[in-house]
Amino acid sequence: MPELPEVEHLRQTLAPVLVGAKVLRVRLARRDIVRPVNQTRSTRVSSRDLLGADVIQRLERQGKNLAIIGKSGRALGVHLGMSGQLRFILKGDLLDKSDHVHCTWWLKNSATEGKLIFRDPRRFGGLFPAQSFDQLRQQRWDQLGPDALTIKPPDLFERLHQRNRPIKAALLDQSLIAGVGNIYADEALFVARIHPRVACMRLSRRDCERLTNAIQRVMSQAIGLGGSTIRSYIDSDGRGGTYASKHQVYGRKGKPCSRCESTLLGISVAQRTTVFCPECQDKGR
DNA sequence: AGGATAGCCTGCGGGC
DNA sequence: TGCCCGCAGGCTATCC
Repeated sequence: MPELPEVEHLRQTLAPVLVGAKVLRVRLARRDIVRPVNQTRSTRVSSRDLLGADVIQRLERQGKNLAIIGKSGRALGVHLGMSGQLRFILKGDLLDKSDHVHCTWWLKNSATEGKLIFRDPRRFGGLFPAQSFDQLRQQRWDQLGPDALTIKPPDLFERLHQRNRPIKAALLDQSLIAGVGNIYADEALFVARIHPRVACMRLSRRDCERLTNAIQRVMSQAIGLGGSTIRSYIDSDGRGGTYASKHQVYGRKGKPCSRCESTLLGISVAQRTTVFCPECQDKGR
């Protein structure tokens, strides 16, 4: 669920309550959602690893990854996987769903007091403690391609033009471009009028420009609407995003194309469900 | 290089 | 109502 727009919306809504807050206490309910950044399997997770007693300085994002950075210099990477949520609960408020809460941070700043919770039923997500933001970047974020929101068309072209794989598969590859998941890949390809199975090497510079613009347009719009809520995605306040109502292809297999009324087709590309318009998205070009 | 497959998990909706 | 099945937004490892 959470792709770049959902994570960015989360970063934007979380920042006002988190930045400047002191971490009074941390409770880790499930040890196994903490994954070491380096390969050394540390047996113990200290409160300090999870920013205990720290003051939150800022939040960073690259692709679908979030980092919470403390004034001490420590950083905590957060990945939401498929079903992860970060919620902020004001003191006195009740959490509607309290199952699968794996980590809780009690926070206090000058204006508010409350707790941040990490919930993740499927546990594909995780927390990644690091000594510093630099370390987190080196160990994890450096393997990501440029962020989808800011990548430049010539950069995308350079990354794609020698490859023979389908464009959809490339868009989902986080080491090529970071932040695009199944929903926004389909939406962007539709907007750019590119067939999901076209080999990357057949895309011209102009195609890459259209595609970059489409990705960024679709994602910016989604961020403004709080992202796409399909099943379970909710933001830090527990609200779902409304971008799903704007989806033109994702989840609309068999329905008419919004541009030409042709029936949208569902296929599988790189083992992922893919929906596209056979008329508007031409494989020949 | 990149395809295919399996695995990590739970929740939900559809069909019976 | 309840059970079984397939499917889901991510990512990794392994084999070919």
